[in-house]
Amino acid sequence: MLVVDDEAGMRRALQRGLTAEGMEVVVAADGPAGLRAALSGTFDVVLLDIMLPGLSGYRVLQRLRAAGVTTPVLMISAKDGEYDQADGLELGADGYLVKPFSFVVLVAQLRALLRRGDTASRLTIGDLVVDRAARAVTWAGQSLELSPREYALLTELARRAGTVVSKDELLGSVWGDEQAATRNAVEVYVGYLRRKLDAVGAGHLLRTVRGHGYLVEP
Amino acid sequence: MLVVDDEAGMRRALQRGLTAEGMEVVVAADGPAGLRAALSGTFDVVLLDIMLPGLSGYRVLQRLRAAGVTTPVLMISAKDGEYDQADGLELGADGYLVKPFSFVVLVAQLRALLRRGDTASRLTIGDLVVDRAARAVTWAGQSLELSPREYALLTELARRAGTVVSKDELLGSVWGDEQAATRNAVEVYVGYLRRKLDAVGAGHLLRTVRGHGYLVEP
DNA sequence: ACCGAGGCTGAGACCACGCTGAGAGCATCC
DNA sequence: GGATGCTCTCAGCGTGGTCTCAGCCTCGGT
Repeated sequence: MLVVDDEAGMRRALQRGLTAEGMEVVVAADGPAGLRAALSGTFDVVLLDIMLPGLSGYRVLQRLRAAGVTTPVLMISAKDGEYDQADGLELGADGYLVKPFSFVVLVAQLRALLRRGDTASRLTIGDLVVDRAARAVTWAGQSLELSPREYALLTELARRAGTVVSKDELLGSVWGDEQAATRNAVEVYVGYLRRKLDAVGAGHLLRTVRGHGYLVEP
Repeated sequence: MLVVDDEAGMRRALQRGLTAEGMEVVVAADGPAGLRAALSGTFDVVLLDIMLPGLSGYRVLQRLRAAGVTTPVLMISAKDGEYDQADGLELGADGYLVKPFSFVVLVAQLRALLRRGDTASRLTIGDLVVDRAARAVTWAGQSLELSPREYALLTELARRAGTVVSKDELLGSVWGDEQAATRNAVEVYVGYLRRKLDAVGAGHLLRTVRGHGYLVEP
């Protein structure tokens, strides 16, 4: 796991305590360093302080999600009231704690996040919410009825929001290795998706980048 | 056990007293924190105040049960009359105490709950109530006669309400590891369940998510 | 303005998925 | 020994999903 906190004492305490619980702990002392480490996507869970020099915890979380990193994130606020729960969850946090917190509660929450893994996580890009547990997609509250292929395609594009994904990459990640389908199939399904997105006023979400592929704006 | 109370003095007193009784105590100071801790499902019993900042004790209990967590819960009300016993029990509480209460009575109730364990737990999703102790299922008060397989299937789906469960997962968790049955058996039993649910007006409860599995709406 | 490549879309073939009725196999009860 | 209830398989059917094809549209370069 990754611990991002600017107080040296807290970092040391967490590192020692969590290591004793059998976890492998990496620490970062400010926002930019935390973001860089988290972007690698190699952590199972991130513990993120909100008050950070350089880049606030909110910003770190926001950029992390925009980059398509779905690692569970547990936020820590320095004092009661500072944390806006709605904001945090909107940005894709998976939980929060208020200092001072019980170490046992912290460990219990971390274990819960680790157990749940990636499967229960939600993906949020602006008004688009993909609930992977319920396999449900909503835009600004309105739900979308998607076929399995449409769902997989949208999820893959949303997961990599902000980056252009080529048709061949999509064939690989959505259609699988057998490569039974042609590139035109991707075009057809993007068409289906756009029709359904248009119906709820989200027509602009899925952009074509001519010659390169498709893009979901973050 | 988990203690959820917003008064720091009460938390300290309970923690000290119950630890002296040989229990392992974790505390939480508000509704959301209590809910998250309780959702981990690792506690044997939860002591839950009703007046809580962020999320009332009723709400915490409600969400806990909706998530399929069956940990016994003992409610605490700040003064007489505030607690609506019917409401609390309806939501799945296992007992309640009125402040100020005798510490000895508290310990006696906790021990009773701990002794009884998980067997008396109930599962509530909307109008659906699964009483695991009585092995009885009701919809809005009407009882359903289910065969053992039907009961196990519905219980598993209700326990994971809000998440799509695949046929293969159901074969594993309901039919067991021997995997003697085919996926079609799941379809057949979902059909049986739907027929019985339809008869009491709950036909919409069990949804098919084509290509993925089945889902009980939370 | 023209042209070609890339992208989009309507039509339709195909087939996998899910649902259902029938019935076999088995245990239990009278 | 028959009746009953439960479990599960099988085969058939309808529907919705997937994907290809062909033709049209759009964009960007010259």
